[in-house]
Amino acid sequence: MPPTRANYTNLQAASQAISQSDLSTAFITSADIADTASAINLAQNLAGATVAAQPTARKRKAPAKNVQQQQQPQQPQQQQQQQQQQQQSVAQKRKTRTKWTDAETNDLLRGCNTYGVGNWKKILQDPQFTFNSRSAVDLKDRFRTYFPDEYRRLYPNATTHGGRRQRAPLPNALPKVNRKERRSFTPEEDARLLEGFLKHGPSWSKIQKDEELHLFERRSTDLRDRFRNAFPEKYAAAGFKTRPKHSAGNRQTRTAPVETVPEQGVSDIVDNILNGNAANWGADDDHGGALFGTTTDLVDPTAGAGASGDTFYDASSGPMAQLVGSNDNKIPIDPKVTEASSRRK
DNA sequence: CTAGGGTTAGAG
DNA sequence: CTCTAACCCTAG
Repeated sequence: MPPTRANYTNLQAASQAISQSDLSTAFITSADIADTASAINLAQNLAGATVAAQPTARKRKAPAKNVQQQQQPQQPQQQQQQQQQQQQSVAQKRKTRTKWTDAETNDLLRGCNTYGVGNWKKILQDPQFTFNSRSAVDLKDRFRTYFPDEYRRLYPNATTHGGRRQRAPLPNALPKVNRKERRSFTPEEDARLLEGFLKHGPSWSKIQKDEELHLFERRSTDLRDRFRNAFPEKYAAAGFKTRPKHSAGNRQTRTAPVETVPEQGVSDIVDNILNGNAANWGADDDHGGALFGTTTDLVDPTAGAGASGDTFYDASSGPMAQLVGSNDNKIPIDPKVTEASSRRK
């Protein structure tokens, strides 16, 4: 029974404590949820379960996580609480609303105690709990709207639904899953990130360590994520796969995936680059040269003359080098230099 | 270490 | 409920 996370064991303990108590079958109503919550927390404490998020060091182990879960196969509908609303002749666009039952809310609460608030997917998948074909987001929304106070406490950054009327009070604190707090990228960071890309190519770790760029507060993988989001076209031009619009109906094809970066900061950097500051990453040092035709081809603003997509060399060898963007931000794309040389940290 | 893709927070 | 940036997971 290898735990997946550092605190998984504790969570399991908590879960056991709960299931062993008479609470496992307790059916609470919106009127006494608070009491049940208290009891659950009590059960946890008695079991010595500490579920509080531990800022554990980034040191994951994690055994297999096969879960290729599809959205749970329909749970056998329980006849009770059939609350199904009459077929509204409203637009079939939206999924028909299904009212949350007390049983569901109860499970949601127990799930939060077991996995921590925020681990919606885990809660959803635990066969111990039953939900009426809800999604992880549904669980989150339910929690947010039903326990506004608790939600505000756990998510102080959230601004929506901030001043709603109170619903169910939660006297005891629920454990929250440990996840790094969201921090939006600033235009300055984006500019430096782009600069770093022009300088080092898609070597996120290098960019992250480059003191000049001051991006060490972000993890290399997060820098990659941001670049992928903020500069999708450049990312794609570099030969990487961009993210598909996850939503179902991709009916939002009207607005081009414009870069979410203020023209100001970035263009400055780009201009600077094009004016001679560009570093020939991938072609510098003692290796890259072989991959490119010539080093000078890399940042020659006049070469492609706006021919976005001009390939530099054969695409057979992975990501191809090409010029991207309009005439004001042509940049060289790294052919994923397979450097066998210095791999220093 | 990173590419690809899964998940969640926050906003609409 | 929808959307997606910012996180996370992890095979290779």
